[in-house]
Amino acid sequence: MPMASKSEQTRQLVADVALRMFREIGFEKTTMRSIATEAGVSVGNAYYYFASKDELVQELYVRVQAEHAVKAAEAVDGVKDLSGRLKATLHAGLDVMEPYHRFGAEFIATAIRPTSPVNPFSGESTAARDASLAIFRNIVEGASPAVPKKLRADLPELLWLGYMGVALFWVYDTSEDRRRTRKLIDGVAPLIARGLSLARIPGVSKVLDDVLSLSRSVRE
Amino acid sequence: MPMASKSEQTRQLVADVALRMFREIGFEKTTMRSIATEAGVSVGNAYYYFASKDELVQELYVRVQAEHAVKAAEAVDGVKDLSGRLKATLHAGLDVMEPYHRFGAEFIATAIRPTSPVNPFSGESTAARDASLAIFRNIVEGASPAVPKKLRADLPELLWLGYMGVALFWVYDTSEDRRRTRKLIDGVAPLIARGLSLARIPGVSKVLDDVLSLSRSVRE
DNA sequence: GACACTTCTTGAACACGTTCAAAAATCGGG
DNA sequence: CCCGATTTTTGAACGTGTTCAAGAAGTGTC
Repeated sequence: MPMASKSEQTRQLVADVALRMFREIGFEKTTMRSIATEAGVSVGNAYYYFASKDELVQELYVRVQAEHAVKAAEAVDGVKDLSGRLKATLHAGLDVMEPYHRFGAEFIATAIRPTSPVNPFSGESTAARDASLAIFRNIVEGASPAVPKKLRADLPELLWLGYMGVALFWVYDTSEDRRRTRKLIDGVAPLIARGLSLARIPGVSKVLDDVLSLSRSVRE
Repeated sequence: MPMASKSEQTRQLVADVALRMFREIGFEKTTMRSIATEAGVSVGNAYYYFASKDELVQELYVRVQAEHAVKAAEAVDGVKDLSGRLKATLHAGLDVMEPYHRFGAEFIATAIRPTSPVNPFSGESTAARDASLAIFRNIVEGASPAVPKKLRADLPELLWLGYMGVALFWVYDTSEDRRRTRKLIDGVAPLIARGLSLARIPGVSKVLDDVLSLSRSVRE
């Protein structure tokens, strides 16, 4: 098997050191100089592999997302109802992010900037976002009773958006063990499922149609 | 009448210069050094009045909010239905923020940090947030037909939260003249009004009760 | 007016993210 | 093995937000 090239080794070393320091002392306290020193390279060399400190956060984002995909697939296995599947997926997401919660607030400012590669809507994040979207598509497609047809296409993206909202809530959640976010998930998941079952009521159905058409027209 | 003290004059001068530069060249390009130079004071002096660059953004936030309160009160005058009142208020908000849209993305990263004074949930922003909440309370209380009783207490805060969401959307909106955000407002306002009128349907009412109790339990 | 005391102002200095010209190491072809 | 080209590595230097010891200006008291 091909040995990892020297170049790739250095790249991994820098990334590993950086992410460990992010976890242990936080984003802001982890300076590019300290990463370089800890990894035994020069500052300039770290910049040779990562154009900015933000790109190191991007690495973190990608790894967290990959782990979420695995954990969510496990947790959803065998669960049939939409509410349960959604709940399992969201809790799995929280589990994966947990080690970073202490410093989540520091990361969010980076992620929210539209110019940052870490921004979940940015081009650099397309791959990770698509993978994340796939998790929610899987939730919807595997659900039984099945999701109303007219919602099936849009729901995954809407749920993913909701997940971003939950993550934002989680960052601000100072309650012990993120109890409030857990409670939010447990409350909101069955509500969404029940809300969808109302779709058959004519009055509701009409409103829902408008919601959908608005959400479609707004996403360009 | 009492003349503004020399101290207060200097403070205002620094703030005025800073906000003008924010508008004209953006948040990041406006350096503390350039603010000081432009205002004819030393860097340290600017810091004597504003503990950080963020506190200058806080000043901006307060002024924008005050202007929104005035514009919204005008726009809502004579409008009776909830949808119209909500629409007018949200559009007024966009109008006030418009001069800063070019650089809105730079400000959002500052505002989102939970440790920042600018964060709308922070202690330093309590006054501005309460004033902003009052705008939405006024929308609800003045609406006719009246908002269902069980919603009247919670709706203003929920609408305000929605307004924060619209502002976030607006920051990311790259369409010409923020057309997509305008369209979002025009679509979402009547939907909320119509959705509320469904509250009388028993099945919907039960779901709504759960939404409300969840939203209450989650806000600590 | 002289003296203490507070408020205001200064600019050099610090640590940070980032850049870049130059040097060192590596590689490929002869 | 050697030489040119490419990739990798270095560390000094830049501009940034922020701090702080020192001094200047103002204010009240006798």
